[in-house]
Amino acid sequence: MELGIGKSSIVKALAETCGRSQKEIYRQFKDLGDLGLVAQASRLSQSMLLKPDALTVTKVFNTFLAKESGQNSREKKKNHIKSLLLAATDCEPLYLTRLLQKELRIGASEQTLLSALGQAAVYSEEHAEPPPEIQSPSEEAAKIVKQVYSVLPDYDKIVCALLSDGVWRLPTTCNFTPGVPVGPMLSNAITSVSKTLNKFQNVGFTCEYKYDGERAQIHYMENGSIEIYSKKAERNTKKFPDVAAAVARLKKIAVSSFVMDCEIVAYDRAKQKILPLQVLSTRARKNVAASDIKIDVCIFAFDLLYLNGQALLKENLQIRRKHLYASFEEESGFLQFATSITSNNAEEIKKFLDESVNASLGDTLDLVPIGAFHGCGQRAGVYGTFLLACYDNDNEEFQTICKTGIGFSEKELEKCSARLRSKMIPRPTTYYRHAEKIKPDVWFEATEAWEVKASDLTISNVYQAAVDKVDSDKGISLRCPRLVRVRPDKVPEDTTSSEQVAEMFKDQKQNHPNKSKTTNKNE
DNA sequence: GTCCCACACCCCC
DNA sequence: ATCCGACCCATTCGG
DNA sequence: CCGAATGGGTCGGATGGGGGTGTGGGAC
Repeated sequence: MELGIGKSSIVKALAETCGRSQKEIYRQFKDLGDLGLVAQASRLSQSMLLKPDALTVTKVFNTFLAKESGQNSREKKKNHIKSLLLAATDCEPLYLTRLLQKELRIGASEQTLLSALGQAAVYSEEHAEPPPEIQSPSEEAAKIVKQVYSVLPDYDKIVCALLSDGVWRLPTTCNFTPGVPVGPMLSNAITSVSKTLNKFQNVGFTCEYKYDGERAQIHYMENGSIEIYSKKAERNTKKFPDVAAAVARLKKIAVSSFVMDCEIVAYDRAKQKILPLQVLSTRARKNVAASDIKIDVCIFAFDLLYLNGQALLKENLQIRRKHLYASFEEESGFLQFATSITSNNAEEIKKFLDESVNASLGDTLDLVPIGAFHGCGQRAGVYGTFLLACYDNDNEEFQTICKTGIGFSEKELEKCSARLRSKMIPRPTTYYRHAEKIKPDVWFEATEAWEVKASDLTISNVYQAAVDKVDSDKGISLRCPRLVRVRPDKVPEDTTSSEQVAEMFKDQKQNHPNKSKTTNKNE
């Protein structure tokens, strides 16, 4: 469930609970890099004459579960938080605050919990000895629980099954269930194309386009009902009535139930052209009526996990694909199979790769750090994020383009932080063009150049790069910007210009509305 | 009293 | 989304 | 032959742009 509580709500509650201003709380937060530590430092209940009852797990849990919505709901939620904070002692304010933010920062998270669950089940095993061939029961049990959880992500069911029948029978007692989303298979990025091709020399492997849309898992049950889940298992059924209609129409007659893995992509059916993710994301999300849909989508199907009452999860991809192809009719702009090849020829594979990325594996720009934000958690004490800009020759100004905080080793981050700290200026210069919305904690003189890689350029409401060159009042920003290296050989005026940024944006294939469909059919 | 906008939150990548 | 660092484990290297 | 080095995989926790939705406050 969504708590609807974020940083601001917690800051408000904290401020009121300990009689400090929000400004003070924020100042301390920048210092400590963790609202939990701020709560801890506030020693909330020390001065209270009459302490509220000690907190119990049940009390905290029930308070979290109190669903508030509508008028005054924020006020009510804030009061819930205040009452918990007031009753908290010792380390409780720290972990309460972190729980509310869903980030415990204890170096253990879901995968560790699953391991622990499996190991605990071994130690309290009443049901059966581990099978004799098992070398390390606790490691094996951890594996089993993780595996089972990926197929049936439901703690209620798993814990009950562990208690009643033990961990060794878990794969039998907890099974894939139509209607319950399966953990998605995820891709891993490679670091070098040539290295990877070498690794697979003379080994047959399969390649497939990765489409830029939204992952979806479509469950079609025997009774004809449909559920659509996102990558993180959110129920998106009511967001995609058109997708539900398409699969129901395009499944073959013999198909009575299935689970399909696919990418939903915005699509212009008249031009038979894939549209950028930014277009897809403007679709309404809740209780969408088919008649209100303005952005059409095409389903790019790439896997089939369940068919006619049979799980295919343990079959290999070749077989799952065979079933996929045999179970659906393709219809351009509605449902298509992801473009793929299977080959053991490096040349062929390379060609397929080149076609798929159309020679744009990511853009690299040289940009100028002009501001920074204090880091959080492990990054407390250094800057966590830098505000970057590009130079515009027409207006002789630096225009903000994005923030970045990744790609640095810890050492590099410390060095950059120290170097730029000495270039701090009290306020932005007159030749920095930036939106009020983005206010870095500190500003810097424009003194150096950083090479930054991005996976895409986007139209932005908050960044100013190349404003007026592509859109009259919107600038350009970057998707997934990360530092590649500092460029000591370059000066700020010698970096990627806003003209070049505009060109890069226009060069992105999908931004050409009138390109022929032949050019685009393999996107 | 109504309408609109900013902001916070959450989710997508 | 991308990336880094810590950690674990299996394999390879080098004395 | 054995310990050290290396490499791959997993996990957690840093960090990015951007859009829809709901709430609350300000404008009218």
